[in-house]
Amino acid sequence: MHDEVAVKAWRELSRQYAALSCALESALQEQHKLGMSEFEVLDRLVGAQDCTGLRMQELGEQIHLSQSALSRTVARLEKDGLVERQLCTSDRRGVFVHPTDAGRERHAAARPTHRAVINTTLASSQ
Amino acid sequence: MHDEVAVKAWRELSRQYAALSCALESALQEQHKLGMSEFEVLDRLVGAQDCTGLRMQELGEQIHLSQSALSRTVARLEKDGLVERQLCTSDRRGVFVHPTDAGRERHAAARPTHRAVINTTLASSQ
DNA sequence: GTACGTTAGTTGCACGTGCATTGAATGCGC
DNA sequence: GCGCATTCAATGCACGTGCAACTAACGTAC
Repeated sequence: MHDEVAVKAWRELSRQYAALSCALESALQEQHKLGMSEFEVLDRLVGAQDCTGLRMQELGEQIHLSQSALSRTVARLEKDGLVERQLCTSDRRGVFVHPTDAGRERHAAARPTHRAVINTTLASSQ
Repeated sequence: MHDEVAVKAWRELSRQYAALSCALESALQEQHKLGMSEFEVLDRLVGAQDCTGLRMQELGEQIHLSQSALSRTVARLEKDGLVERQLCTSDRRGVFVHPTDAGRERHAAARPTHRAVINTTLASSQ
């Protein structure tokens, strides 16, 4: 049936996501003391060329995380000195987040791990 | 670069998983008082024709959940009267889990929702 | 100006998950 | 028989997440 094809697709999606997210989580944590969500945030921040950083809202659009989870993830990164929060002057409700030098270094160190894990896990799991 | 193709694949995988798991979770919870993991367990149990049920270990192979998470998921299902645990007589370390009549009913009610959410979400997200 | 609805981000809380440990049962070597 | 490593499942604990409530700032209407 049509339904069963879709269910198989869902299970396959689920399997791949579990394998990859689990591998990423442990590799990043073990080798770079970074959680997967934290790396994702850093990755977007460094990827965005804009030196003023990104607003929380923009981050939220790119990363699939609830607003509260994102807020705490950024708080953890800030506590570790990897990002800084800056009040947005034009709209004082907004918060700009930008990586520190330490954050850029940590990201640069972690990125090869991230890429490698994705490549090998995706290759071996299909 | 090759890496960036893989990263895009990962982000796409991540996006689809988030959309679908989130939709499933809320639909199942709202309409049938079932978490996604709980439905998955029920689905496997009902799907397995063997009347004696499945061992925890077999469930663990099919569902991507840590052993402890699976143990607690089954505990929740048991508390709600949807499954029963039975000591395995041949290997008394093992535990057989099988659905109760109420479990079968709940599963039968929830399955159409599950299938529908998968179909519509997968269709609209690619 | 004031009042009201909306938007941005943070926080209290409950919950599900993973890791590590524990307890019990098994199988193997002797 | 007696140990000893292994396997299965349950539990203590810490942590990340989502939901709902909250605070602060903005925009609009009056």
